[in-house]
Amino acid sequence: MPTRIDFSAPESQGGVSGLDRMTEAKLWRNPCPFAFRLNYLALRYNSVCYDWVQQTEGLSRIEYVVIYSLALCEGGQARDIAQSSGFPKNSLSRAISRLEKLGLVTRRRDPNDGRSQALYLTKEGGALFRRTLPAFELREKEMLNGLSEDELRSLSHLLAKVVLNCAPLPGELPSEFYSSSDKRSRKGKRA
Amino acid sequence: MPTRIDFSAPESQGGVSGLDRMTEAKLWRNPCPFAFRLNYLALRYNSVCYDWVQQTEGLSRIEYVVIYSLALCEGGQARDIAQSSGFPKNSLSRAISRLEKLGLVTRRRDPNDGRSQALYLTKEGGALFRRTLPAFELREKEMLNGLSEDELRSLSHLLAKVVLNCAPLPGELPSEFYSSSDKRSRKGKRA
DNA sequence: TCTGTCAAGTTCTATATGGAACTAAATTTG
DNA sequence: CAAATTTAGTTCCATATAGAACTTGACAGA
Repeated sequence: MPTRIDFSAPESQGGVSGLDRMTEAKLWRNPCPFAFRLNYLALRYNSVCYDWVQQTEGLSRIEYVVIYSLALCEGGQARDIAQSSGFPKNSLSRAISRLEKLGLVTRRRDPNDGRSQALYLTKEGGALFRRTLPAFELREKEMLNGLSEDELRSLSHLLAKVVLNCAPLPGELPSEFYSSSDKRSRKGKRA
Repeated sequence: MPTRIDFSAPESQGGVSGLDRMTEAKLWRNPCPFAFRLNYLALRYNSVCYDWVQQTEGLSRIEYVVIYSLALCEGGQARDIAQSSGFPKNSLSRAISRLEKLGLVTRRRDPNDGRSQALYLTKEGGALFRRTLPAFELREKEMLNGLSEDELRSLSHLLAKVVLNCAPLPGELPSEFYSSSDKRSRKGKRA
């Protein structure tokens, strides 16, 4: 049984927050409290936002990720989106095809490298991004509501630090963690 | 084009971190920097850990989530796992069935409520949890490596604060964000 | 300049996934 | 206390998803 107590547990315990027993346990009595909080928050953000774009624009999560990625980084390639989002390249290929059909994205072959193609938002793609972004911003704001300016700065800084620290980390656990009989066909996957 | 600059952008810019251009943009020039960092980190954690349990124990992510949840909260119900993890209940039903067949989990009907059933790890289920946990802990440790004790405490505290703040938030955006023609069949979904 | 290796994208396909409808039990209401 | 509503969990099934194999192009070495 895991019993390492999270050092930042609240003074008063036991359902104080209106959360159910299990969520409470995962928050305060979790040997991996960081991972849980991360996943919980990502979930609370993503499900609301991506359900909403699905509803209002008819785009799937991955399709919207393509739009968003290109809005932030014009001329990026499918590969870049795969790397920065974790979606597999075949799913991205499909998403990009649909977006192209919908007239939201265009491709431009790289004259120097016949394999790769730079992707751009069309006028309509850009417009879609501009009219949907506020919802995403609002959700983020909602979630961060209780924090002071200082706390926001600090959180942002710390998360960035962890991202930079973890960017070069291997995509595997050390080999001691694999039993010798394992197949080890470790390939890219998504969260 | 989004141009709100993240206040905690690093002094020196431009590929300094060895990240690709797009990831760089998503980190430092993102109108929703918090959401991106969350998702990025969750991905880096989950893919490694869950690939590994798949390899070494033959359990899918959701199956392992059941094990983990019960280890932290003995006697919890499928509903609790759904709420705290975000997985849909039918997927959980399937996962629990398989774990029961594998002899890792047992169910006990609630005598006071014929609908619900309390779930428990078997001896084998507990053993599996104990032998797999270290990998999850290690991964979390790896990711947080660069942080000082103070920073860790602070990050943990801030994330917990956001979780508590966002637990009561609605699972939808305000209605202004939905066009009148939308069907609004908003149901539970996963990240 | 041929050969092998690697990289970017696409296609094919088996399967995992999750929505919807359903069952059965509990709870609420009038 | 019957009818209506809600809740926990299961079943069914259409489809989204991602692995594997493939295509095309770049590039390295001899």
